Amino acid sequence: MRIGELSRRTGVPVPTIKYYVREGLLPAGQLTSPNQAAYGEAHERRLRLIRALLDVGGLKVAAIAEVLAAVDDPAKSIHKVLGVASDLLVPRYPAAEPDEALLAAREQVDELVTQRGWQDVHDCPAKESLAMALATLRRVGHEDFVQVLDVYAEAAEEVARADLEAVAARSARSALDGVVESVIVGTVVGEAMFSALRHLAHVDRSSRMYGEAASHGQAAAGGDGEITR
Amino acid sequence: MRIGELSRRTGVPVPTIKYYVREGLLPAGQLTSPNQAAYGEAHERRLRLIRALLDVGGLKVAAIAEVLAAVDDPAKSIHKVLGVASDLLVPRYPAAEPDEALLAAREQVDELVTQRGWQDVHDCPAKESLAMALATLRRVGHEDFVQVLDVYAEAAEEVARADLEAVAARSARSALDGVVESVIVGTVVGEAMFSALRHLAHVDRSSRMYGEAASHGQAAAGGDGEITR
DNA sequence: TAGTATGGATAGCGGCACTGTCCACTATCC
DNA sequence: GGATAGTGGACAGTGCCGCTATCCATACTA
Repeated sequence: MRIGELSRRTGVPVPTIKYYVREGLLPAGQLTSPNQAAYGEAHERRLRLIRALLDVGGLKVAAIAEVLAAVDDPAKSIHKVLGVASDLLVPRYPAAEPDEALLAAREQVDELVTQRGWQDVHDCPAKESLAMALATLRRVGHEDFVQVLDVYAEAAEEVARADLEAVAARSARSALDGVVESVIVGTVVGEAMFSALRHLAHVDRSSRMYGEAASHGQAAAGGDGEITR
Repeated sequence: MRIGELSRRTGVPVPTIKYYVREGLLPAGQLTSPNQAAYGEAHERRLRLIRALLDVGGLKVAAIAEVLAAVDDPAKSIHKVLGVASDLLVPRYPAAEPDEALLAAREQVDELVTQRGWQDVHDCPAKESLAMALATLRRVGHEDFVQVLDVYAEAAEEVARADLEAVAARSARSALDGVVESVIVGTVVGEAMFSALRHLAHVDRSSRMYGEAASHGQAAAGGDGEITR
């Protein structure tokens, strides 16, 4: 297959494919002559994965390059890949000097971690990310929202269990290669899935709580009664 | 308070504040003379909220403007605001023409919705977002990952219940204004919190499953043994 | 009264994900 | 075998976005 067909099959424009190759996301095709190269199914697959990470996961091109390097690294454990995926997926804050809210939040996080008995989590960027979120609650004057933390943690544990079970199920019948990929896909797409489900559950629940007849329209069009519509 | 102090208190540079005012995120200060204006505590609060939505929520400036317009709209129900928040938070895909994977995914979503008995959810963009995620799984050859859907949905329901309870708790002792804000904050910051918690739970669980001694380093540095290190 | 801060307006910047153009060549169709 | 379309590779340009810099006339501040 040449680049044009690869483009047609995946819907990714040819110049974009070239760009991905330049950026190291996609290996170059097999050169058959100075200006002719052949692409295989692996390229197609990889290209779809790239688009998934880009569109659904919202990862940056540079981050995707790192993730894919980890996928292609022949010597890595699931545990390690999960760490890499976490590290690259978790938002990275530019590390200003910590204010009071952040300091308190960090303690809160450590407390939660020990209370939950979470292992091997000590230098995990997700901890800082969580602290950031908690600190933000404090800064905007909604610290009372932390009352949800336990429910969230419990739900997160169950989600994580399901995630790793899915990975294990795949590893039972697939090469390690596909397994590592499934960790990435599960982490990234799983997040999008959960986010959407949470929104749906919000709408459902608020519909039940605040009025059967309510509907939620499509933007801030503003200005009718309190609950009804 | 003048703009300089507002800047000092919030850590937001003066030109950036001016920019937010221009973009309609922040109301202008009370003019006391042609080139002198006074800002109050409300401005400070609002500014922190803007930074939260921007940094933690990753919202675009334009989307924040819409959200804040909804917050300031005196006639809106919690249910409505939640809808607006959902609509603006859920990733919006540029609507290419649906392929087979997306069509199948949409059906899957509808099935889930009826099975769960979710109400008032019919034209919710989160549905499309979920369908997108499921379609992506299919396209990258990981459709088996949908086995987690039920666990996810269950977890999402519990999270949503906790979210709305927190909002209700606040509404019991605060003006409606703060309540609407709490819906926004809860939706946005809650997502970041859950994401971080899921990552932590992943690391914990995979540590338990794949080796006590494992640790997960800080990036794709590549290349040691399978589980140990 | 000198120096700094302010509101308002407009132009510019840096990052990022592409996209367009050009070239010498190759594949393909008639 | 000649016209047409496609190709790999290089590099410049584009469009969006969240700021940031500069300027000006005016107003507080030491």
